[in-house]
Amino acid sequence: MPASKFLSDKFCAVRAKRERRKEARPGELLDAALDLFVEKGFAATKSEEVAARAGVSKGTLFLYFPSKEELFKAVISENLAGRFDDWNARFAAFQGGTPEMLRECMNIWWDHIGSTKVSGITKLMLSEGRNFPELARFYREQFVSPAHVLLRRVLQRGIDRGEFAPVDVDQAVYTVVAPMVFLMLNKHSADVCGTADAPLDPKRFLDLQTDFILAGLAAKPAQGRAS
Amino acid sequence: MPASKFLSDKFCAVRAKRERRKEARPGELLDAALDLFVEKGFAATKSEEVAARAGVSKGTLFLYFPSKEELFKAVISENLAGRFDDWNARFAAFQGGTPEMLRECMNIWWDHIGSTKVSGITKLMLSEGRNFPELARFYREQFVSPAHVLLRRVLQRGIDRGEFAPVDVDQAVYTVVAPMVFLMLNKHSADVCGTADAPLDPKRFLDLQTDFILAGLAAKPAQGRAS
Amino acid sequence: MPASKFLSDKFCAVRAKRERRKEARPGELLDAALDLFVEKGFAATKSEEVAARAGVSKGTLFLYFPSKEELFKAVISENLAGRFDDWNARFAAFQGGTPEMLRECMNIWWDHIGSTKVSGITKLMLSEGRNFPELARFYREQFVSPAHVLLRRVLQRGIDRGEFAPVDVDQAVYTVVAPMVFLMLNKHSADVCGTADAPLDPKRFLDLQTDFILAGLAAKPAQGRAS
Amino acid sequence: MPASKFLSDKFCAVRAKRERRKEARPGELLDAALDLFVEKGFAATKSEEVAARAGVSKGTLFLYFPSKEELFKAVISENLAGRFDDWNARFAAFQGGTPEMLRECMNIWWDHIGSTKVSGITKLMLSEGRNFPELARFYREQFVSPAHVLLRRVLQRGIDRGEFAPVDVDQAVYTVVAPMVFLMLNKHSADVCGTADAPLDPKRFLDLQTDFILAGLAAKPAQGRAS
DNA sequence: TATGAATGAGCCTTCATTCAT
DNA sequence: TATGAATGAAGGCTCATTCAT
Repeated sequence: MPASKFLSDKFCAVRAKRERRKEARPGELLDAALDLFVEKGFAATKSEEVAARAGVSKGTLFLYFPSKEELFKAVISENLAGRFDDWNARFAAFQGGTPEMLRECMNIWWDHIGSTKVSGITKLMLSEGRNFPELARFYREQFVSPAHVLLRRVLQRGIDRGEFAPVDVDQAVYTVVAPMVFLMLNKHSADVCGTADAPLDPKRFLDLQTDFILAGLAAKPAQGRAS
Repeated sequence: MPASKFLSDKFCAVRAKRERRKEARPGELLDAALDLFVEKGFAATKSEEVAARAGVSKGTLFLYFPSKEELFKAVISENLAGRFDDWNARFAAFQGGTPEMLRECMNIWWDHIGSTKVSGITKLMLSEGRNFPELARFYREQFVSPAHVLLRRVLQRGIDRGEFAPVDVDQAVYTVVAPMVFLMLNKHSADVCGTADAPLDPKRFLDLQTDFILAGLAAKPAQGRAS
Repeated sequence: MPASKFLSDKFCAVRAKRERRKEARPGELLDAALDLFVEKGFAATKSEEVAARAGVSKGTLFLYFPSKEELFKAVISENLAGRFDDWNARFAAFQGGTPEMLRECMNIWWDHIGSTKVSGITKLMLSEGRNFPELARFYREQFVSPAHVLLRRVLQRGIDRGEFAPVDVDQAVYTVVAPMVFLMLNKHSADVCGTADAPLDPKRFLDLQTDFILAGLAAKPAQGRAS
Repeated sequence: MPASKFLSDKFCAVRAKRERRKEARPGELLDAALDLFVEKGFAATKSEEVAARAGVSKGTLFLYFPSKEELFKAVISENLAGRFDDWNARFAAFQGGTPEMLRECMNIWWDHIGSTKVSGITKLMLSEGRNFPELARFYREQFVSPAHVLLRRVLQRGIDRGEFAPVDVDQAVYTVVAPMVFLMLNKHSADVCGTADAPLDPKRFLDLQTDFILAGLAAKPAQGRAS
């Protein structure tokens, strides 16, 4: 093996490694940002900390993202937007009954979002959206709206097929959203919803809540029910 | 009437007025603090703003509260702690069925807390509790624990009287808490839970959700239900 | 002298001193800012330096001026704008011949601006106006326009009274402005206009230049003159 | 023609082309630097911008010039120094009257420097010379001194030939320099010398100013003249 | 008791320069 | 020779808290 070949190989290997790092940088920064934003909040996270956790210096962060706010928007895009193509397709193809479909909905959400640190993004927007209106706008546009559309479609399907009572779909969506939001908050919120001696079991809570929703959607008007 | 009595009376009146103002100060500061903390968050609220809204100067704030954090603890004490004596008594005396009792529970909470700015405190603790552990601890001790105790008592009563299915009370409590928490967040959170074209109607949501809970608690195990 | 009187006196003296300082602050800061801006340029002057030269801390500067740029606008207002009332009145009342008037004009400018550090402001705007368009706009509006109006009035008076040839007043104004600008630059510019062995004598230069202007304004078209 | 010759030729051509590119690099960088320094100032120009405008990367700039400051010195050398051989020869050979010579002087300066972007260098040194003393020194040595020498020679010639009054040559030089400096500044300075409704016409200004200078140099002491 | 001027640590962002490739 | 990713010191501005009055 000639020296030139060896050198060339070495050169390629090193360059490859360098380029791999370069391409990995934004991802590493986004991961670090998600971790820290979720842990401490957007305003309370220092950009230098994000850089440090990603293993780079302060300046490098701004090489990839022009500002802390844009970094957060990228975190949203990376982790939330763009999941909907998959989800929408999944439900368009769903064959079974709508109660099962709704339960599936909850479960997929739980696996992809609720049980992961991605759920922290929702907590963040709830917490700090008011102080960062542009971030709130972006989040609503990228995540909240598509999610509501999807859920409305599921509920309407159930009503159309006679599986659900003809409730006000717009309001019922919030009924589905509420337990999800609650779980996301609980996960990231210093346990200020519950008590240490009887901690929330998220999965059981979700099942129980889904039971309630399904019971409610299927129920005939109950006695003692609000008019 | 001796002159001294007259003087004394006058003196007392002036002193009383002065002291009333002096004693009112903390209350005015607490009101201002609640407003602003709820509006902008704890960390994002400047202590000078609080003082300004209370009509005093920056220095005066620190005369009554040694730090911003202590100010917030005082806000919690003032607005949340101490309501439980009333509430507990109310439910101890309740005569009707437990479904009605639970509905009453929701309504009282809505009137006293949920629909008022006090609900913002919960939002605050969910949002920023992690960054201020001492505040979170204080809030849990003063508010969360007593609330859970109360709700557990209600649910247990329903089970004992055969009105509710024998669910896991600890988890079911969260089922009641969740919609409350959701409403409190929604009220103070830049609309990041919903969409502008179908805004949440809090009262209807609460009724609907209560229906669901009652349907769920009353229901026999449904088909398609999680095991 | 009763103790209370003594205390009261002492109190008043101290308060007075404090208030005097408070009222003096903006002026001290403006002086410091003028010095440093003229010495190092606007961009190159750190706000902390300005504060330090005024004998206060960084934060104090921003107590009085919301930004470095506003500080500079205040420097302009303080030192340039508002002189025109005096100047305009002076020339409105002038009785003598216009050549003397123009010479007087140069001399007053020299005494009030040219020979003082205030002349550095013009140098600054010439140097950095492009990078700070809002400052340039403010300076033009507050100083350049009124100055041109005044000079045009003087030149027109000379023409009207038959003392000056009927030159294009708009262009001739620049002829008067040019030596002033040149002197201001020279004063604040590391001697990049001249040579160490034959330094510029500003007063003689100004007189000589004024002679030339007056000779030029009075002259009949000379041989070798541009068509 | 031997193969080696052919190869050698080809080699040389390729090498020549490569070297031409390589040798052109500094020139392209100097052009870019002149443009940007003149446009935005020395300190406010980012080295990356210079590289970008020259079509190379940031690193390459520092390959040819060890620092931004050295780059600027090279800009001065390239554009100002070395013109004097030509100019000096031109005036040594001049045959006509000195007034025409001085007018020629102004015109040549205007064509070669004043009306071109090179005039921006003078503006730069006036603006930022103080913050970069080494640059100011270099500029004075390379440009200001030779220019003064040349002008002094012209004026002295006029006096010697009886065409000009026996003024103080050292000071009179500044009289010639001033309008040039003024025009250079005005060209590069956000119009802070004039007003929008009566903008400066550089060529007319220069002619007018030259008329004044010549009138002044030729004039017998005028009435109202400074003693 | 009440004031508000003053402080200074802290944060986001920029940019000349370096160096591994 | 050429690249461009990475660095880190520096600068404008904020705000909880102090303290002289």
